[in-house]
Parts: sequence; structure tokens; C-alpha cells
Amino acid sequence: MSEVAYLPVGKREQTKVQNRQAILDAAREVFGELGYDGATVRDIIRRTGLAAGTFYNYYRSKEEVFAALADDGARRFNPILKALRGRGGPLEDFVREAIVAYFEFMADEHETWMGRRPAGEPQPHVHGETPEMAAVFAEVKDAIENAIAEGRGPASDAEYMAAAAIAVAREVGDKMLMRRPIDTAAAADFAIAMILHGLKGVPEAHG
Amino acid sequence: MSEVAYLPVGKREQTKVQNRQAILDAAREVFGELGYDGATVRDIIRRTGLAAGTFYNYYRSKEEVFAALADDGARRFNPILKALRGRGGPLEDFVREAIVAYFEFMADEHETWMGRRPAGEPQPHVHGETPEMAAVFAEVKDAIENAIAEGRGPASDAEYMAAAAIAVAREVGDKMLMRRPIDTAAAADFAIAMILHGLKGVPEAHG
Amino acid sequence: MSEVAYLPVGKREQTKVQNRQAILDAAREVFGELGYDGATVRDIIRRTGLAAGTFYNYYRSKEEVFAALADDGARRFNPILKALRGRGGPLEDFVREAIVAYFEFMADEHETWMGRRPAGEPQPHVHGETPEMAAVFAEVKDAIENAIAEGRGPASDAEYMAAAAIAVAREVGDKMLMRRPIDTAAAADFAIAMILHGLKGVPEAHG
Amino acid sequence: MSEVAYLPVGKREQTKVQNRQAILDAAREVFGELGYDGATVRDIIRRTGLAAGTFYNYYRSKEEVFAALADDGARRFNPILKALRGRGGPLEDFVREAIVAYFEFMADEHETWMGRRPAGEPQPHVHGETPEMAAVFAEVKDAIENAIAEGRGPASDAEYMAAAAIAVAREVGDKMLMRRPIDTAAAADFAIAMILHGLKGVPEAHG
DNA sequence: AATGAATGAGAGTTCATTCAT
DNA sequence: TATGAATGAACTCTCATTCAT
Repeated sequence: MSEVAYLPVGKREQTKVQNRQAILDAAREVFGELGYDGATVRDIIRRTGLAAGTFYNYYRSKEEVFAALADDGARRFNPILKALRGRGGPLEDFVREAIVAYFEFMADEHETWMGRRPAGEPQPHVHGETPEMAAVFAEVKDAIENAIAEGRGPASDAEYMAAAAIAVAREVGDKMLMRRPIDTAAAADFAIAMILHGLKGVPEAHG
Repeated sequence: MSEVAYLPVGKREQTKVQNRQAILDAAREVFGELGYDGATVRDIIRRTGLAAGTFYNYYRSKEEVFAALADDGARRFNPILKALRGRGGPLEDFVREAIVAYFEFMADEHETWMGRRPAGEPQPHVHGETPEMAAVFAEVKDAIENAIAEGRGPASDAEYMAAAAIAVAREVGDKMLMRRPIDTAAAADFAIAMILHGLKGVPEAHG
Repeated sequence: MSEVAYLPVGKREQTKVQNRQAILDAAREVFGELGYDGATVRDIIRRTGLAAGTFYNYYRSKEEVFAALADDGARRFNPILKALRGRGGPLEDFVREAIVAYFEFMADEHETWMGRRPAGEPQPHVHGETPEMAAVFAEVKDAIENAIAEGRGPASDAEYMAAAAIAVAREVGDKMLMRRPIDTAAAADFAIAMILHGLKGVPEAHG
Repeated sequence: MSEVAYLPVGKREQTKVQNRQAILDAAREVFGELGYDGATVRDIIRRTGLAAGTFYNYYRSKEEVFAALADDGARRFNPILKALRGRGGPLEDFVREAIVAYFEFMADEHETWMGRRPAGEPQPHVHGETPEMAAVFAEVKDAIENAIAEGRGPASDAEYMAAAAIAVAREVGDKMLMRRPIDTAAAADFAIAMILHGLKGVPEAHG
């Protein structure tokens, strides 16, 4: 009788949350394996064991679940990044810590992303560019540009710098995930060194 | 130079070559505009003025024409690379010259690839990853790994090094193509400095 | 008038009746706006604020609620018709009074049916053919046939006569509803004259 | 060599024409049986024995094939109507001849339309309102209105008159088609008498 | 070799209906 | 009895590929 009204968590609500999560997880896997275009809504729901129509109770389209994935990733990684940026230290510190955080995040998530492209296919598709990573990259790029603008980093071509730093992180991270055991420390060391030394050697802005 | 007159280059032969080239050209455009998945065989043949079935006289599938495109790109860029690699100098020289050659090649080819993605779409897709570029990257990566193996470069993690170098070249190259005027020299300066300084600072191999 | 207090009209009972009516009303609207095929059960229940499943506690299918609507319409119009038919006068009188009653009924009901088809669609669809009208027509047709059979009307082809009379009433009624102000008297005058003069001129039965 | 260039009627062209016609015929049947909304493209192609995709080589959508059907009907019946209208005689003559022509046209076409609604279904749907008929009715209505405007017919409510005349023709025609044998003469006699006598008795315009 | 219509698997999506709560 | 998420058959339409001409 006194069914304490804490939260609306009946079995139904639970199932709903679980299903939503199941679809999100399946979508993550499928997009990772097949790329955005290669993936089909059917691929996603098939992996959940749910019925075809059920997908549409949660997301209105393939595009929407993709967007949700990006939100999800950003929601989880951005706080870390925000904290790092809040400190306002030199760019060097930010890069160092961001890379470490990013690689660890990647490794954490990684089993979901492991279904790599079946090597027969042409080549294109997503790269490391999962929706979640896209959100992360946007944030990093912004941070780097801010740091440069505030004089906390070398005054070179901000866009090129951000692009180069991100590119290194992404590619090295990608490679890292393909090795066993996954050694985030080594990969981070490499990427940090590459980026910091590289950026230091970059020519002055030509503006 | 003096196209020897007695080769069996009848009209038919010529048409065949022309058609093959027309399809290749159309495919280049279409893949550039729509991406691999977004492109349809119909898009390609429509642009050639040929009939649907004719496509299959030349390529057995969409995938095959994509691969042919990669070959084509490699065929045109590889001589440059080969010459560079033949000299066997230090990695530094190779990187410097390869980057310059690559950026100029990119700028050259560029107008063909200008039909960029209609920015409304989600996120992922091709990157600068045209089939031709893919071939180029494979070659560069090979060269870097060889150089390292031969002691002509710093003994660090070869795979990470190649990945990082290529990543920087690709991303900076991509950004370069988006600016007006396209300044290959400045972009090359940036990328070369970034890569060389970066690689120099990279930790020793942990093997 | 004095709703006797001791009938078993508990809250539950009332809710049930109310829900049934709410569904019927919503269905009337939705069928009117979207047509039978265009309408979805979801459209109907959404308009009631009830849950999807609840619909099936009252009607077993879309078809059944449609039929119920016809019954409902008949139930409301038939008393008028029955009274008219009970008098057993000449067909002329019956037609005259039936038309007047019908047009007034139509005008009365009219606002419910105003959500007319979004004119972009092809062509066909419902006509004035709401389920309630269908029931009314069946009744009128029956009356005319009876009158003829009883010698209270000209002995021509009964089916053709009924069809023609009904057709005129329906179409003129439809047009009437589209004008402002709605002039039932004028429309009825027209329809009555058309039907009575028309039927009078019709050839003798060829049986 | 002298393959006389009369017309491009190779076997291919023939098949194409045949297929187009087969789809049109199937569509006529299916729309007749199921109504516009009830009909599916699948129903149509299933009846042709063609493959699903083939439909779309000929018509881009259900709507388009429906429109084509209307065109087809109009194309065949309108010349008759046009000829009748060209004579400019009194409305009476026009009605008489138009009804005869229309009923004969209906009977001609009729076997295609015989698949009547499986009597269990609700009721709504197309009535006699096939796309072809729709075109025909538009023409008739226009003719009647013109006649009235030119003083070649009684000056009453033009819209009501047209609606009533069309309604009678349609409904009586519908009934006619359901009888065996189909007696167009008797049906025409009835409809003509009904319409002409009816219109004559109609009240003066209330303008 | 070129043609272009035919094919049919499969994509995204809808919706009447069921059923656990 | 009310709820509303789950179901899955069916739908419209696309497109790589085949094949008769």
C-alpha cells in the first residue's frame, strides 16, 4: 500500500530503459562494423532480438539513433574534457591530459568498437570517426584554438594545429585498439610526444 | 611521342579505351560527390551517356570500379614516390619531398573532387579518403616503414609513426584544399615541420 | 427526464459509456477527415486521450468501429424515417418529408464532418459517404422500394428509382454543405422537385 | 539493309508497350476492386506477373498510374463528348446523347470493372468513381454548366443541376452494370427520362 | 560490344493488433 | 479495465545486376 513513490521505475519503465540502451548499444556496434551507410536499421534491431517495429518506438530513423549515439558519447567524455579545459594551464598540459583521457576512454569503450571492417571492402567508411568521437573531436579542436588564442600555445596556424593534433590522436588511437594487449600508456606517450614536439616545431603563423 | 601508326588501334579499340576512361572519370566525380555508399552505378553510367549494361562490360561491380580508381591514382602518383624512394636518403628528405609532391598532387586533382558532401548529412563518410588517396597513403606508409626498418629513420614504433605522419598529411591537406587561395607551400611547410619535429621527439621503441 | 437515481450507474459504468462514446466521436471525426483507409486506429485513440489497447476493449477492429458509427447514425435518423413510413401515404409525401428531414440532419451533423479531404490527393475516396449516411441511404432505399411494391408510387424499375433518388439527394446535399450560408430549404426544394418530376417521367417497368 | 524505317517497333518496343498496358489494365482492375487506398502497388504488379521493380520503370508511384488511368479514360471518352458538345443544340439533346454514349462506354469497359467490392467490407471506397469516370464527369459537368450559361437549358441552380444529373447517370449506370444481361438501352431510357423530367421541374434560380 | 528493360533482394517505415503489467 | 510497448506482416521504393535483343 505504501508503495513509496521514489521514482517511476516499474518493470515497464525498466524494460523501456533497457531496450533503449540495447538499441543504442547495438547501433554503436553496427555503425562501428558497417559504417553509417552500410548499417541498416534491421542490422541494429536484429542484434537486439527486438521486433522490427520496436526500433521506431525509440528512434524515428537511422539518422536519429546515430545522433543519439553522438550525444551519448559527448555526454560521457565531455565532462572530462571540460574539467581539463577549466584549469587553464598551458596547452602542453592540456594536450597531455586530454590524450591520456581520450585513449583511456577509447580503450574503455573499445570492445564495442572492435568489430572492425571486414578487410575485403573498398576502404572508405567511417575510420575512427564514430559519432561519439566526432563530438569529442569538436571539443578538442575548440580547446586547442582557445589555448592558442589566449597565448597559452605557440602562435601558428590554429586550424592546421588542431587538425594535425586530432589526426595524430585519432590514428594512433585507432592503431592502439588493434593491438593486444591494448597499451594506452605507450600509445599516449607516443601521441603526446608526437603532437607536442611537432607543434613546437611548426612555423610561425603567416597571417 | 610519335604514336606509332601500326598498333592495332582501330576505332573499336579506341572506343573501348574511351569508354573505360569515361566510366573511370564519371566514377571519380560521383564517388567524390556522393561517397562510396551514396554513389550508385546508375549515377556513374548516367554521367557517361552509356547504357546501364555497358558498365558491366568494363567493371564487374561498383567495388571493382572503385578499386580501379585507386589503381589509377596510385599509377599516377607512384612514379613520384618511387623516384623519391629510389634515392634511399634519410627519412627526413623522403618525408619532405613526399609531402610536397603529395600536396601538389592533391591540389592538381582537386577540382575533380570539389563536389563535397551536401553538409546536411549526419557526420561520417569519406573524409579525404578518395580511392586514389587511399592508394597513395598505402605507398607512403610502406615507404616510411621501410625507411625505419633500414635504419634511415628513428627507431620507434613504425606503425605509429607511419600512421601519425599520414594522418597529419591527410588532415592538413584536407584543410588546405578548403582555403582560397590554395597555398600548397605553406601547408607543406606546416606538415613537414609537424611531422619531422614530431617524429624526432617520439619515444624509443618499446620492443 | 428525472434520471431515476437507483439505476446501476456507478463511476465505472459511466466511464465505460463515456469511453465508448469518446471513441465513437473521435472515429467520426477521423474518418471524416481522413477517410476510412486514411484513418488509423492510432489517429482515433490519440484523439480520445485513451491508450491504444483500450480501443480494443470497445471495438475489435477499425472495421467494427466504422460499423458502429453507421448504427449510431441510423439510430438517430431512423426514428424520423420510421415515423414518415408509418403513415403509409403516397410516395410523393414520403420523398418530400424524407428529403427535408435528411437535409436538416445533414446540416445538423455537419460541423463534425467539416474536416474535408486535403484537396491535394488524387480523386476518389469517400464522397459524402460517411458510415452514418450509408445507413440512412439503406433505409431510404428500402422505403422507396416498399412504396413502389405497395403501389404507392409509379411502377417503374424500383432499383433504378431508389438509386436515382438517393443519388440526387446525396449529391445535392453534398453541394449544399459546401455553400455559405447552408440553405437546407432551397436545396431540399431543388432535390424534391428533381426527384419527383424525374420519377414521374420515368418509363414504365419493362418486366 | 533497307530495313524500312517505318516505326521503332522492335520486339523490345512491343514488350514495353505491352507491359505498360498490362500495368494499366491491372491497375484498373485493382483500383476497381479495392479502391484507391485499398489498392497497393504490389497488388497491381502481382497481377501482371512482372517483377516488383518493373512497375517503377513505367510509373513512379501509385498516384501516377492512377492519373494515367484517368488520362486514358478521358482520352477515349472525351472525343465523343466533345463532338456532342460541338453541335451546340439544346441541353436536352446533349443529355440524351451523352447518357447513351456514356452507358455504352461503361458497358464496353465494364468487364474490367466487374470485380466489385467483396460485400463484407465496410462500404466506403470509390463508388463508380474510377479515375476514368472522374474525368468524364468533369467534362459532363462543364457541358451542362455551359449549356445553362448559354441559355440552352433551364435557368436554375447550375451546380445543383449538374450534380444531380451526374449523380443519376453514375448511380443508374452502376446498377446497370450489376445486372445480366446488361441493358444499356433500358438504363439510358430511365436515366434520360429521370434527368430531363427532373431538370424541367426544378425551381427557378434563387439568385 | 552496346543497349536498356526486367529482375528481385532488401531497405526504411507504418500500423492493426496483442499482451504483460 | 486501462495501459502503452512489442510485435511482425506488409508496404513503397531503390538499385546492383542480368540478359534478350
